[in-house]
Amino acid sequence: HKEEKPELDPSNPVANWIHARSTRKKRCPYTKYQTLELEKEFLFNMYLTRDRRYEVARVLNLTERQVKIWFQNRRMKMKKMNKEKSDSKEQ
Amino acid sequence: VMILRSRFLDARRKRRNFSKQATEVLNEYFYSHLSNPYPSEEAKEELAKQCGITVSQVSNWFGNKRIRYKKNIGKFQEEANLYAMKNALGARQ
DNA sequence: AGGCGTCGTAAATCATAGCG
DNA sequence: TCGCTATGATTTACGACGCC
Repeated sequence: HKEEKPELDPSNPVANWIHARSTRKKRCPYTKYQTLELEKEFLFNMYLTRDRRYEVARVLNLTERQVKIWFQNRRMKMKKMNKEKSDSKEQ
Repeated sequence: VMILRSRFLDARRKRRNFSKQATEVLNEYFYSHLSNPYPSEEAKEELAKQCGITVSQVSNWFGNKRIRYKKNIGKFQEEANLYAMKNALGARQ
């Protein structure tokens, strides 16, 4: 399955790799305050309602899309941490 | 046993670079699949086992390797030739 | 169709191990 | 010991696909 952008170039090995589109927003690290508030909200509930998302985005000066994606990533992080914990426990 | 366990559970144990042998295994896979260096979940598990690291670490290694290779192919040319040669010699027997 | 879910990844960035 | 760079891990941002 393909992901973002298979380049069509002959002969160079990287050509068929996955490449991010040039329109992708550059990663912008969040401030300590933003991260702390997002973590607090996540502790309150791992899934956002539409109203909470709007409110969190407004207060932290992020877009609703950024907040939505932050929660998606945070859930994946939690899943990974749980997996590592259970993996290390067995045997 | 408890010690091995605490090694993993223990938060923030110091990062260690992977062993030379582990890096060797990962590089062999990378350069012999250079046109599509995306190991399947099963391949990652096998590599993890051979290297004595976790599947997540294998994923991290490939993610870092792909982006760093792509960013500066020239810098890796020597390494690429080395593994290409190693692969050719190994394939003949 | 539309929106939010997970999964796997790109790319940038962080932290520091390890070497000259 | 000091700086620097290489390396492993983490953080944003999406594409692909799934399920209502």
